[in-house]
Amino acid sequence: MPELPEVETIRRQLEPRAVGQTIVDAVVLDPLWCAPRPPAEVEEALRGRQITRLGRRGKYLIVELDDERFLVMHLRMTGNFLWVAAADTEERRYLRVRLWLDGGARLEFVDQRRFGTGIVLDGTDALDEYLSSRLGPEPLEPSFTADVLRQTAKGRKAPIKAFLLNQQMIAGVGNIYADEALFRARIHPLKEAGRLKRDEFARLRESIVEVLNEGIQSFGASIDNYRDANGAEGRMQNRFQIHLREGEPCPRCGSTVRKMRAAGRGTYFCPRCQRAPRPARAKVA
DNA sequence: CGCGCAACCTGTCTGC
DNA sequence: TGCAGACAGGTTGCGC
Repeated sequence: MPELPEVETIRRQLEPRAVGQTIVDAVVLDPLWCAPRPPAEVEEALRGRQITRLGRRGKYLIVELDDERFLVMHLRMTGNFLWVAAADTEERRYLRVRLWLDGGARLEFVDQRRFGTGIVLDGTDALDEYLSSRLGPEPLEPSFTADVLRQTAKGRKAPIKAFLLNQQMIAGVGNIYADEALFRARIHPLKEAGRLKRDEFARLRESIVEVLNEGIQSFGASIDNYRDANGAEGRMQNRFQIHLREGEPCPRCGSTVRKMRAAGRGTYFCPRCQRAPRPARAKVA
């Protein structure tokens, strides 16, 4: 669930409070979180370190430490990363990792499905290598232009929906925002990525930037598990135009919104606004 | 190399 | 009510 807007929301909320704090103790309760590295190794790397910066790349949250190391986390499907005040003694179910801070508060990684991960990387070279091997351009950077999108998609046969979900093509877009962006750009999810027209790439770039920014402004989308760093729900789910709206009228043309499977994921679209890639054509006699 | 799909893990919902 | 099966927002590895 957590896509770029959700991770950015958490980063922005934690930054003013966490930067400058020292991790006095770290406890990794679930070895799966940092596998194949043993919890003790990660705990030791974090203990005593000051947090100097909080960053984000795609859906990765990056905690910069004062010894040139980085804790790189991914929330995957159900991960939450919470700021917990000292007075809060609640024992959260699915707690995986706990970072005790010198100010008395703590950071808790909570994750029902246990897909979330954390890895400690040594130095900026290792960090850059880790991220750049996995991620394409940042869609909210000015360098993300329609032409970059077009060049990246050139020759690609995969459906545009699969293309958008591929983090090596564009970083940070997930199933929700892919649906929203394609709807707003009026592009069918199954259209071959390399076959989009210039104006479609232009609309798609605009739509991606628009929905991601809207997501950030709305503190992310809470469908099920997502909560921000304060444990609060986001509001972007109230602004969905197409996602999860099967059977409802399309907000643009009134046609009935449909659900299909694309790139192996539930995909919502308007059959009228997002025309099929190869409309069945009557044979010319 | 590109693409599709199963797998990772846990909980919830649907249909029989 | 019980239960098997499908499905859930992400990423990776494997087979073709």
